[in-house]
This record gives sequence, structure tokens and C-alpha cells, in this order.
Amino acid sequence: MIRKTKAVMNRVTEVCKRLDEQYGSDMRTYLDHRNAFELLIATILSAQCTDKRVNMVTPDLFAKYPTVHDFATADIKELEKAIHSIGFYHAKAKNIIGCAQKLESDFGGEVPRTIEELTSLPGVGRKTANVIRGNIYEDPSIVVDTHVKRISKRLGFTNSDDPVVVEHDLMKILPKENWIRYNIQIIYLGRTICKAPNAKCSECFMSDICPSCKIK
DNA sequence: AACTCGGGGCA
DNA sequence: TGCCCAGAGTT
Repeated sequence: MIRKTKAVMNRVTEVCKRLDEQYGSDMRTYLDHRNAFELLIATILSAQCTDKRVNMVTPDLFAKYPTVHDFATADIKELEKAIHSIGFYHAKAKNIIGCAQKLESDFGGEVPRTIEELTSLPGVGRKTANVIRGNIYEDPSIVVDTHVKRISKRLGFTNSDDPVVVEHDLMKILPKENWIRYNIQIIYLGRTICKAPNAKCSECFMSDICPSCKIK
């Protein structure tokens, strides 16, 4: 667990300020959707797959299956065909159908709100649940993926590899009202500059305050 | 905690 | 070719 030292909190303040300056203060999810259910499906599809490719298939997908009931009664082979280019298509098709069926049977066709309810759905883990909570219900939530984990360590915001510990560390130090915004900004930073093997520190707007910066 | 699932994009 | 991608489920 990280300790809220003065040095860490000063860095948090500066990092948040620069993220907003760089990326704007209205960042949310990358995934195209018109309602909670569509975001849930898109997020399930996005596991181990870039958002760009998810957004390529979702318009046709949601046109073919407009409602929860359409997914709940879908033919799995046909659904697999519709999402084939995503990867993991068999498991994801199965999960999406099971998910839609459980929404109908247990939740009145609505997307539930709590972590426990969301993660009880097939194909929905902690990350997906937090995407829904943060983007749809605007409940304070932190999404921990490989980008968030890596950058949080590099910035000295956590020293753990356990996603749940990282989540709690970030909850302790980030300004609560903007968790999901900083979350998506950090992910974007990770995709473009602060990469896993080859971090482009020379292009980074936080190089001067980053403890892991390789160019001083 | 390790392992498996997998197609497409990009270097 | 080889590596990577807003993970989740099973063992």
C-alpha cells in the first residue's frame, strides 16, 4: 500500500493538472455506445483487443441486435460471425448471450449498478464492472488495466502488481470527483507515450516530475 | 499464480 | 515473423 506523503500528494496534484491541460477535462470511454447495455457489450468485446476494432463492429452489431432480448435469443454461430474480427470470438459470443439472458432473468433487462451484481454476469470482471460504474452511473470508480498499473508504478502512485491494491492506492490519492477522467487520460498516455518496453520519455509532458524518467 | 482463449495490426 | 491489444475464467 502506498503512503500519502507530502511529496506524493504534490506530484498527484501536478500530474492531474497536466493531464487535463494535455488531454482536456471531458475524456470518458473510447467505446461507441448509446446506452448502458451497449457499453456493457462493447466493453466485454474490448478485452485483449483495441477499442478501434471494437468500434468497427459495434454499429452493425447493434443494428442486427437492437435489444437485450435480441442478444439473449441470438444464435451463437451467427453472433460469432458478427464479431469474428475481434478475437476470442467464441468465448465472447457465449458470454454475451449468457449475459443478456441473466440481465433478463435476474435484473429485469436493466444493467445493474454494483460491482457484485455486475461481476456476477458472464464475461464481466472487475475492470468491465468499473467501466460501467464510472461511465454510466458516474459512481466513483477506478479501472485498472495494464496501462494504469504500469504508469501508476512509474509515477510512484503504487508499488503493487495486484490490480485491487493498485485500485485502492489510486482511490486514496486521486481527487475523487474526477477518477474516471484521470483514468482514461492515464490509459491514453500509456498507449501513446508511456509504453511498456519503450517509453518515449523525450516526448513526455511529465518527464521533469516523473521518478522513472530515463532522460534527466 | 499460472495458463489459456485468438484474430488482426503493425514493426 | 513476432509482439501486442481498456481481460476473464478455470485450474
